[in-house]
Amino acid sequence: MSIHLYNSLTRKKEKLVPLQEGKIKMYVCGPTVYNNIHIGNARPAIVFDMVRRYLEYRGYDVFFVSNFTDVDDKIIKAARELKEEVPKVAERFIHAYFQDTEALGVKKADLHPRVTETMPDIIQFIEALIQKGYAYEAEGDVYFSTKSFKEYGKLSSQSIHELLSGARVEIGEKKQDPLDFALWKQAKEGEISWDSPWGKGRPGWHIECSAMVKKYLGDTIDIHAGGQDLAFPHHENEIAQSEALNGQEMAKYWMHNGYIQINNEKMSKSLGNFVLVKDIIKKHRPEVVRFFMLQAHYRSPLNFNEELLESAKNGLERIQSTTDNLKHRLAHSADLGGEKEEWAEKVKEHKADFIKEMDDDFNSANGISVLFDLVKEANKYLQEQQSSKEVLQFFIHTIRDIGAVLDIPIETEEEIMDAEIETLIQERIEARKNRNFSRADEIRDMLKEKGIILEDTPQGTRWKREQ
RNA sequence: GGCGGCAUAGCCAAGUGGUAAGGCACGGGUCUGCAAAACCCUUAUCCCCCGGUUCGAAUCCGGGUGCCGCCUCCA
Repeated sequence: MSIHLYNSLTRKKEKLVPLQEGKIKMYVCGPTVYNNIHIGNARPAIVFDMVRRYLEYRGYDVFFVSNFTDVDDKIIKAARELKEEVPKVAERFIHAYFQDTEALGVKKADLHPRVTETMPDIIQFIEALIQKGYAYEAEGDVYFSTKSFKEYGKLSSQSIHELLSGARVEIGEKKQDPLDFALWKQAKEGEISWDSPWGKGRPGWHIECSAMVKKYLGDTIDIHAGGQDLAFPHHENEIAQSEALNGQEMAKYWMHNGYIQINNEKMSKSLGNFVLVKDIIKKHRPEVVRFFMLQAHYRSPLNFNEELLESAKNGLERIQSTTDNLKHRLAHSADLGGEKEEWAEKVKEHKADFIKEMDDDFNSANGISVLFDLVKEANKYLQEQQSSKEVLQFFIHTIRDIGAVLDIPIETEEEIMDAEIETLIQERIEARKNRNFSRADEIRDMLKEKGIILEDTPQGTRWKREQ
């Protein structure tokens, strides 16, 4: 059994064969830090975090790098509007990025290099490209000559000819060719800048990733990932730069996540349908957002709205309440034995199914449906009169295991109940014993208003907090 | 104009040749003092439309229709 993944470069599912046995070098294009991230930015963060966790789960030693673009036109513009220095703006939104993604269960990368900290490498990279004849200086700017790289367009299957005839390509004044793109941009008056052989300026957008990949991961890496929209021109340009310089393939596998849409439209400022992560997680638990995203395959377009989040929440609660029920049963009933082998076998099968689904291009949607199937089996087991601690534990362990791979919390937090609530619950137990059901119901309603839900089970009354 | 994606039940969403997963919502039943949770049953004769290939297609091919995106440093 091995992992297969869809490679955007070949447009086929391919078997994952790492460059180095047991190791995966992975790079994900990170954000330009000029504002708070929106729900669309959250998708690559979440899905590639899932990919990373799954690879680790399958025993790979994953080295994961994701950059921050901390200087560029948009940040300069934002800084001007905020009347702040560029580094301060970048710093603030890097902090915000970590806050938002951490809430969404995204693990930090092994390295988060920044453009401003990679300047010497970027400059070296550009110099080398010029030396090799793939780039040229033009009045303080440096451009990559696309026609010098014969495979230009291979990722996005664009032909240079067609691109040239495209109506939207504009001819920059200093460019030799309309398809050439900037490696280095001369600083305008008063702009933040760095010294270079071509005068003061800053890097173009694409060069940073090429330089960082080379510096931290090497000339060829296993997986290069990012949003679908980055395929062209960003990734195409990265390939051109890196492969022109290194003379070898930049990445074996390219992965691109699908778009989040709002009512089947792209999010955009002009449509006013921007949903910021920090706003949505005020209203909905962040793990619900993560669970929602993982319920779709990462390459599919995914529609987003609050009702959909609400139904994801109900689904997640189903998993959580089953796990809580298993734990309650384990804690409050004796080991009664009963049939073991048959149930243990079912649990094992589900675990194997989960791996099978995830091995197939990280199909977390199917992975989660296997989890739901497992939950159903667990619930059936809980209906049995006799239960064995061993089997209960096996269920809990396996559900936790799968939950951990996807990083979705599959149990609610253990909470200390306060004295007042405890007294009320005790009083209700007494009332029920005495068949004083009106008092019992009264107490249940009272607690419900405080967000405490009571459930009477054969193993006693249990409570949980409303989510 | 070029490139690409999507179209499956009320909603969301898997499935890429063997006869429609899963979730949410809805209805009926069981359990319960009543609930809650859970379980069982029911819910797409059919996968945008029209042709074709095949013993057999949601799945492959051809042609349409609709929606979305990239070709603007937008994930």
